[in-house]
Amino acid sequence: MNRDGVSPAGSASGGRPVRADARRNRARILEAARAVFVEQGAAASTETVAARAGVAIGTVFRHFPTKPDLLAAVVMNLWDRLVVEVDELVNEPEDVTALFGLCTRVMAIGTQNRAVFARLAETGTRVHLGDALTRLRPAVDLLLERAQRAGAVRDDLRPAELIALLAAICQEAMTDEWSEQFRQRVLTILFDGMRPTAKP
Amino acid sequence: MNRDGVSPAGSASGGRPVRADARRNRARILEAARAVFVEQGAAASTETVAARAGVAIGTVFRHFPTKPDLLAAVVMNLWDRLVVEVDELVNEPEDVTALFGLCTRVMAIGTQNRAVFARLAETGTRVHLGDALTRLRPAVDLLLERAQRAGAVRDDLRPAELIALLAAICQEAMTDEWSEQFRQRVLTILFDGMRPTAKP
DNA sequence: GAATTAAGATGAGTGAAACTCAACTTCGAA
DNA sequence: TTCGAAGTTGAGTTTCACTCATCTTAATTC
Repeated sequence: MNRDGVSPAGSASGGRPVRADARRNRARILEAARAVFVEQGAAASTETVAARAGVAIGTVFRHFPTKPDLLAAVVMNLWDRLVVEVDELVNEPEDVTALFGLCTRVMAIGTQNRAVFARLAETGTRVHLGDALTRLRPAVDLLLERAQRAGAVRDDLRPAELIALLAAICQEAMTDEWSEQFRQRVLTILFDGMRPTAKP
Repeated sequence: MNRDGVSPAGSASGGRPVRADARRNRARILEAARAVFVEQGAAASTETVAARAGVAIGTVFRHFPTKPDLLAAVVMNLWDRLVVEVDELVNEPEDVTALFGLCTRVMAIGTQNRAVFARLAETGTRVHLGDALTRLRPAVDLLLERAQRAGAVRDDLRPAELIALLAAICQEAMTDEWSEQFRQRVLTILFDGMRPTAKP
């Protein structure tokens, strides 16, 4: 499977730089795929994606060896902006509740791209959100530790649990198209569950 | 999509009774499909399922018009025993925390059929657990109301939210094969989030 | 800046699987 | 027994994902 949405700079680790046309085509294919999948769902043929991107079908398969690979790459791509936003949260050391902000942001990004995710899901595609969130692991570690030290979050909560819960909730929120209010209410329950238990 | 796993008695709503051979074949196909999918994953061909069930492929498509329909029916079937267990919980009016038991049972059933669910998920099939849980709606309504009246659960929690949360968590637990301990810990967070907030 | 070369692009071709349908069979009612 | 509707059959159709031998081109080298 393919970890990076669009290789940021242009060098395949180790060897010579990736050719310019290859990088351009990869980006084109990802954009075309996103558009096509929104319009027709994940059942749209790879042929269609290739046509929209203006490349031959073989080129699509060179970049993304299987259809699931292509779908995964499209999804991964959509989470890219999240990484940037989370970095900002990490850089405010005095904000003890930034962890809650992170959860809210994850939900928000998911909601913004709901159209894509819902379309993919309805054709039966599993969108491995867990994989995407794993990239945030260092940030979660840091923010959780910070919140716990300040007593804002229960001590026995572990990063993996939080990520799993967040992934689970977000997954469902996207595929079932929860309303703003509903999302808020569910997050409230999660947040209350994360807080230190009042009565020992 | 098909709501019922195996039509319990034998009458298509309205018309004359469903023929005996049709009912027999439907059950055979469901069982064959479950077995085949466990062995080969959801990518197994409908042809294979038909062969295992001892019917022609056309018969499979008559009962389940599309492959997703077949997959959904297989899954729905696995949740049947849950309905029975939940009925038992409802019939113990003095048990104020039966709601927590229900959640635990849902997780347990999911875990028991983990092999099937994981196999289906790994080939990219979305298993609409929410649909299955909706059948439990009346029971959830009752148990939630009971727990709230006793002050064991926060007043502002609504049935739909609980079901959504449960579906989300369970979904992730099955597809990612959570350990017993991990499941326990996540449920703890959920339960704490469900309790009345200590500090108003 | 021409020669070199490996990475990349191409698209007709292949195999497999989902789904169809016209002919045939069987169940159940009268 | 008869009859009609419901159910079954399986070869055939269509649509896709994926391959690969061949051609093209971006980058490196001298």
